[in-house]
Amino acid sequence: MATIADVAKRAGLSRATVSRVLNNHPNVTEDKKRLVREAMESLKYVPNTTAQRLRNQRTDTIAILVPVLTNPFFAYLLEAMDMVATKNHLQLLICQTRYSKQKEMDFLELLRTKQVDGLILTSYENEWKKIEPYSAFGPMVLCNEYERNTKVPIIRMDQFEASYIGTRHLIEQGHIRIACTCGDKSNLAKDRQAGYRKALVEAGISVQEDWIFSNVFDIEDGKRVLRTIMNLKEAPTAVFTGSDQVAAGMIMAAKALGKNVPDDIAIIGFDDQPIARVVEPALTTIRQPIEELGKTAMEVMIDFIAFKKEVNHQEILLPYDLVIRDSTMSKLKSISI
Amino acid sequence: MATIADVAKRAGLSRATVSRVLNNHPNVTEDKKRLVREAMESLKYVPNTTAQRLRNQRTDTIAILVPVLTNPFFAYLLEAMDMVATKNHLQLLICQTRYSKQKEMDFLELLRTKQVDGLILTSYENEWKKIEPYSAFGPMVLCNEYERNTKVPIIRMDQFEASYIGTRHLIEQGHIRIACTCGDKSNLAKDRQAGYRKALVEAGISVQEDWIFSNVFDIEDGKRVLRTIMNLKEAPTAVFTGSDQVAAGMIMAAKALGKNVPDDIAIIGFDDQPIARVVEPALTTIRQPIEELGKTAMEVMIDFIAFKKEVNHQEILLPYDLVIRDSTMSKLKSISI
DNA sequence: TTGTAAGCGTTATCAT
DNA sequence: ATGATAACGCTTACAA
Repeated sequence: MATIADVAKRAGLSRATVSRVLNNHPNVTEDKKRLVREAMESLKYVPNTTAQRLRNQRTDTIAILVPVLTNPFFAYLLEAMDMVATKNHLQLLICQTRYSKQKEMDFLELLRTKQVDGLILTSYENEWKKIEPYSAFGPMVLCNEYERNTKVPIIRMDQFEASYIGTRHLIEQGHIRIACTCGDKSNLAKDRQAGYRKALVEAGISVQEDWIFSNVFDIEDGKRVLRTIMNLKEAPTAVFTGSDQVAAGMIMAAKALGKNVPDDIAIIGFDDQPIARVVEPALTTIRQPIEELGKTAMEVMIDFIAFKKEVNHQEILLPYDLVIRDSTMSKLKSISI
Repeated sequence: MATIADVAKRAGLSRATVSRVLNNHPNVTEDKKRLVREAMESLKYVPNTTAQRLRNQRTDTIAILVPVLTNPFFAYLLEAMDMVATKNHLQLLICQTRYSKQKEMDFLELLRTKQVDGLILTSYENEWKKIEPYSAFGPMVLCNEYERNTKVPIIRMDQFEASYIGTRHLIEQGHIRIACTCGDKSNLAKDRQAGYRKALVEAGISVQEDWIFSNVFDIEDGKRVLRTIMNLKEAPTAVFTGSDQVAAGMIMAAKALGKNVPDDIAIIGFDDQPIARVVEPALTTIRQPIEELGKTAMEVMIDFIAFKKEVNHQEILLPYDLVIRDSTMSKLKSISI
């Protein structure tokens, strides 16, 4: 590979001058610029990024922590981030924590040891007080996942309000026996549960604690919980899930039991993933602005590293959307209207 | 950040010695090793990877070209590659071509300009003769996609045989009017089509050229093609698709038309993605060994870059699996048996 | 066994 | 406006 020295020699100039045209510095005559450009051309010169990084003390790399790549929600989020990053000559280092606290801590070390220029968390496993200190070592952004009382900027959707609206939709369909599968300890899950509770309380419905399920994430979990629910004496007639995957699994299990969705059990998903339109009946769900979430988070990150913008706390709330389909709309009822 | 010089000073030794213990060189006394380790510990020293890369003339980065991250097939493939890469201290640079020839060429440049140590293609848009020359610039591996007459190693599934088996399954269910949606120009698609043709010919069924559809990739495409098919006079009674996404779309469209799957139209998918078990009826499909594919491709790559193994051509064929579910098995028939 | 010193390819500082 | 030169942090001949 040709180096800057080769170009300099060919152009009859110094490495410094070549470097100047490379970086669009002022104070280079058009004449020399042309000379340099020609030399680069003929040598097919491409700057060595590793050398640039060493010299500039940058890595041009942003670490993105996700639980798994194969969860469509995170795949779409990554895709959106990637588009902005690529446009800004930044590489993405995709870090799959696989829900492991240890792996998460290892990846956070990337920031302390300056192996990346910044780090975006889309979800986290450890306690926040173990994570936050790392924000002192470099730019850190929280995207999707939520945390109160932190200086770290947050780009997220209002899970509380979205869940409230989703649950209220169920209530409006006449349901009063409503289960939920968002009983986890993450702030995101807590917000969802709070929204669910608010809708119930507001409607004068008392909350049944044993109808709030935890650790329900994928299709299999959804199947399992639905079977549990249907076995309850005086079973719920509706479920507010935290994921389209879970909701899809529930629909499958309900059918296997010969139950009708939504007449025997109404189900509402979350995310509006492609699967929501594939299952039968199609899922009523809460659309998350995934592209906007990823795009905005990366833009905030770039503001930090490129323009050294102050890391003054900011929280950007992006809008949700209630998408009404068939899994909550009884045909019996719509006929009777 | 502490540098190797800081460690050396603290340990009262030279940078060379520190470097030696860092790289597990022999000929360092246990005494000095301990000294160095203690110094590293107390300074929380971490080697600067950028400097190592510059000095070693390596990037420790492998580029993986995929069409899009959000296609589950590629997400699973990437995940498998990532596991092997991480274990070997290699970074993955995920390059989304978004089906653009230009982007693909740009990403190939990464190999020529030594910005990555190797490159894995999982699919490609340009003609092979435009791509192959890049294999002279560094290790290149083909995974999933197929090419005859090349020195580039290939890790793939036998699409021809798998498609033959899949189509034969349809024939065994009594179908003789079978459409297919694998009319594309990639070698992978050509192989699938060839397998489809072989099964038909072998059964004495003549191939209807206008029942072979091209450019059918996602759920929407599947819906569209199914509607086209059902409008044909003397419509096909079965479809061999090239993707679970397409097959799922077809099922949705068939239902919307009031058609029964598999009785009015039998459908077979490809890949065995999660969606195959979610649609109703569940998809009969051909399981691809995605994890094995990704894992093996990365291992072959590592053999090249770590052990400088000869790039003598090799083709590794991984086994497929016909997974029989409901979208091809008529209940009428099984009762009559 | 350990140390010295050159060099990987850039860029920025300081002269000129 | 241009050039010489010293870093950036590491590894590896070569010397001792």
